[in-house]
Amino acid sequence: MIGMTVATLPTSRRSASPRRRAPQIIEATAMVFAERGFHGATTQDIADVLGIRQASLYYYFSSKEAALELVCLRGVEGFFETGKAIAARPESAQKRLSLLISSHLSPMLDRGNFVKVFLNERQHLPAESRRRIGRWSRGLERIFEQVIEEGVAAGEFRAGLDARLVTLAVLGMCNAASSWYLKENKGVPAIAAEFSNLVIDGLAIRPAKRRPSRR
Amino acid sequence: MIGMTVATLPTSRRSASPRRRAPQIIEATAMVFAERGFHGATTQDIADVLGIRQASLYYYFSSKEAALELVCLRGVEGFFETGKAIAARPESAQKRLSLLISSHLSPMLDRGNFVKVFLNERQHLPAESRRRIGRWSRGLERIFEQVIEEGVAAGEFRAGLDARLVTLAVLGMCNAASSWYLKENKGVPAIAAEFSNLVIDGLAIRPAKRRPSRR
DNA sequence: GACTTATTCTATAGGTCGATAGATAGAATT
DNA sequence: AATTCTATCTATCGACCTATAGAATAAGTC
Repeated sequence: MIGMTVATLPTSRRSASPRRRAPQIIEATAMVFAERGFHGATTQDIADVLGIRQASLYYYFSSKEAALELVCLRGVEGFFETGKAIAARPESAQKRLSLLISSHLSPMLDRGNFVKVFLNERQHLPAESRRRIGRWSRGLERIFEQVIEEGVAAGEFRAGLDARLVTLAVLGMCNAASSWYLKENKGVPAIAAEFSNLVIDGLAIRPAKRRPSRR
Repeated sequence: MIGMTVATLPTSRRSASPRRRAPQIIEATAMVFAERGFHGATTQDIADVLGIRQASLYYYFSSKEAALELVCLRGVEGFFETGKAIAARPESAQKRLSLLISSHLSPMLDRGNFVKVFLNERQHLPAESRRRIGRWSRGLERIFEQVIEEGVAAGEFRAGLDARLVTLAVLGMCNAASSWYLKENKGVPAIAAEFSNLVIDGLAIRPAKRRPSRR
């Protein structure tokens, strides 16, 4: 039944697309949730940003929790797929980890509020969607972990390191950026470069440093 | 006036100390705030944990916000002082940074909920106490930053690194531990060791590694 | 045992917020 | 022009939550 309508899609019948302002509404929602937290924010706050009445929001989402789910979805989408693609590349573990860090940071630029809400407010999602979204999250962790383990196996990274802890360290480092990205005046590439250097090379000066880039 | 009572402390007059259960009440409050967030938690939730009535809590704090402030205070207290003491030691920047990381992680053990609430919920404090607590926070950041800069000046750390970004990276890494410390089964010393290694030495194997310890 | 202080209780006021129902204005379609 | 669809509005209900007031009980103290 529902599938049929996809084939018989009546896109032609009406040129005026329904819910044209949906992106704008969800953007404002993300902003307000990012600023005050899910429970700290009221639907009135969101409406105020948009200049409409509180009740009008319910034309765009069926409940406040549903709105949170929409925001969180846009906060995670892409991370897993991009990460998987990077991990599968035929390059060194060092290079791939750098790319993972960089790609993990880049959504800060245009989806900072969505990412922030996902990171801080996903705990307040209804049980079902929280588990669904949690799966993606854990999938991404596993990608980092695996690349690190491969780096150890390939002799690029220190043997004996705890890949799980390193993963949590790197992700914690990157995710924290969502909380200070707007205040600090650093570009994403600069952050990514500094973080990569820190993780790959550390702070200490190497006795005989081999420049890995510039092939 | 207030100072006088300290000298004339009437501890002897009454053996029953007032607010004996205060520590227990604040502990339960921290637990509930850590679990559900400040606005997501109700005073009823806290009372349920303690097995008392919701209104009885107001014998121990004057408002929900005041309770948050109490929890946050115990979540930050000590960090700044300990950090300052470590930074002033006459040891290498490497060693001091390792100690800073370690001491920053150790409160996770016995005050995990307080730290977590401070990190995640301090934004909901009333303006005045938020600023006061924010000062300590920024003070601690400056301590990390300074040790890193001293490390660069002393030739221990890479020249040209962005001390501010490295500080944010290290703190983000450490603070994230508050969100996974209970789930993961790692001891604080193991976490501190892995994080120190990561920051000081990085992941990459050194061509000619000098073992810094074991004098 | 009377008195005092500490702690918890009952009851409820007062306010806020999410959500629903139905009306309306305007745009697009026929 | 009549009709249908989109988007927003007005009005309001009921639930929940913080905080207060004052009574009641428990735990010493003299």
